[in-house]
Amino acid sequence: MKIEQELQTGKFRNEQHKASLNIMFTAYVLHRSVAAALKPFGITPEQYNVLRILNGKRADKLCVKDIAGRMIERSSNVPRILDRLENKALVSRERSPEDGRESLIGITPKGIELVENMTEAVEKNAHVLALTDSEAWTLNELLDKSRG
Amino acid sequence: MKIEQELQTGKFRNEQHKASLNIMFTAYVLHRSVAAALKPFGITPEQYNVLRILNGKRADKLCVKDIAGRMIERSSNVPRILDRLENKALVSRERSPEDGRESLIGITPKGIELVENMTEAVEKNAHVLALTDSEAWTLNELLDKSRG
DNA sequence: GCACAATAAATGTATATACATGTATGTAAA
DNA sequence: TTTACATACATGTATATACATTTATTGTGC
Repeated sequence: MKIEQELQTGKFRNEQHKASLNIMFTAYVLHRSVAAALKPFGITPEQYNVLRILNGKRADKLCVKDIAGRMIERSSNVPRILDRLENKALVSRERSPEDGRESLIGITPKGIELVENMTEAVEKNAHVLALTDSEAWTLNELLDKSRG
Repeated sequence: MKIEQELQTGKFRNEQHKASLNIMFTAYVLHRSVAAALKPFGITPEQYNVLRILNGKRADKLCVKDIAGRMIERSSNVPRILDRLENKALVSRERSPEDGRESLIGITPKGIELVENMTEAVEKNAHVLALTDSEAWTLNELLDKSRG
């Protein structure tokens, strides 16, 4: 469905403004889709992203700012997301011996197992962009360029 | 900057997956930019969207679900956003005489003035996609198609 | 007319973001 | 060495989203 129909309006200042709303709306749809795929696991997309980042760096433990730098939302919320994951025994947290200000975060075996199951569910159930490889490539180019 | 650099990773399942993360990251950047432009007014992007929708339909009052249907996030949060706008005397809310379940929402003169000032600030200060008209058009086509 | 389902909105709870602030630790300059 | 500043993280508050539930009203079938 076209963005005009989705937002029930045709009032866009220009093609760029329309594209801005289109990006935000499409992001919302994607987020909803991932959230739905993760719901049976009781994990939010943000918590899943943290687990995926930790799983991808299983060898070396990461500190909070390393995780934040790899997330879509560079929020100050990572400590609280880690609180919830720690409560579920999916991650471990310890003080860094080299720098006492840093926390070293690792994924637990339970976390690894869960993240693998969740990734399977997301790949199977979440919305995949209905684009050819070539279209997706063009989209990536345009988005990278759009951020200026 | 390319999305690989932004998220400090090259691990994408495919070009579509990469584009999904790219869309969500770009949406986040745009949202931040609008939020920053609105900050001096003490209004959030979501509150601004509601005001813009009401301002665009100044003639006929809208009910809550009309507003929700025009928003990017079709959340159940509209009543609470309206609470905040009503507290600031930017919108009015009354029971519909035709259907007692509905609220009729209108924008106040104070709201109209504010939304016009804010629109000016957003157009001046918020990030505009660094794309040509033709590129923005292609981006819109790809996004519309991507949602399937 | 009345019981029951559907609809519109509001509300409660958990989690997330934004921003300001607090606390501990590290680093560098006086 | 002591003071000042910076860094990393944690925390508090306001606002937002997701989802379930509640309340009020409307519409429908009997």
